[in-house]
Amino acid sequence: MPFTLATWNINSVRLREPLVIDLLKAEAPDVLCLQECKSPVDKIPREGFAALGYEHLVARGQKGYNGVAILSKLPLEEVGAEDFAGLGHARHVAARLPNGVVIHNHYVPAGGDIPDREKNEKFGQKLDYLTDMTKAFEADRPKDAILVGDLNIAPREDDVWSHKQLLKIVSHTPIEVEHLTAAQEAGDWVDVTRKDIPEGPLYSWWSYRSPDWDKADKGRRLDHVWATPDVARAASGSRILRDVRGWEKPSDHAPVFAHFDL
DNA sequence: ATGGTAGCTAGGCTA
Repeated sequence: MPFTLATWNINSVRLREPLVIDLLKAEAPDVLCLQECKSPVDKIPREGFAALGYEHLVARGQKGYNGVAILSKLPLEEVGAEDFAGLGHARHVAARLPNGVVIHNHYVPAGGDIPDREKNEKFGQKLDYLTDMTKAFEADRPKDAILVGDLNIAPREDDVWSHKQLLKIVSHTPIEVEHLTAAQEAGDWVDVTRKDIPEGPLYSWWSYRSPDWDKADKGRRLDHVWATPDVARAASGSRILRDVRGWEKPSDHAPVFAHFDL
């Protein structure tokens, strides 16, 4: 059962319902994982998605902040949700496809501006979220699984516009990269996007604060698609839809796609 | 060093 999967930090699913619909019409992924829905689950505008064949939805939500959703043309079996770092936020949800593959959709805390947990509680929460993720993978090694989402960390030098200038900027500090790498290794996760596109600059997010984001191109790769080795072997054709960042009233993130021939 | 923009929701928090 081959399928195409996409992940996109939508920054309000209600405000950007028309953009979601445009993406579904243009690219028709089988599964679309959204982050930062900023909506209670019962207020997600699912009718417009269902009309395009996306009849299945598994989500966690809260008013105003966070929120994750898995939207699918294929049936979804809800697997549940974790509350890593005990924040009580809607940052994870998981669902199983008919072929048995479990999809984990994460929105990792951004972590505030100061990369020091003594001075900034939110940075500590971000590291704790990743540590809890690592522990969960050590306790229960994932199998036949995909993990996607806004992980809010750009791990590689070529995942940011300037490695040197971002070393002390939250999202690219060494301690964050260490925590993310520990989680990745604990789950034996393969970075599918970099398996398919091994070389060169690759970004999925450009700040709203940068005028002329396209020309300046001060991006970071914060959005990721990981898979367990067996599933990753079946992956191909990964791409980041940079053009979507240039749509009218855009999200600050571009969608990331991967195809799986399973 | 600072400020730059956006969403939610009505002043400030979060990103």
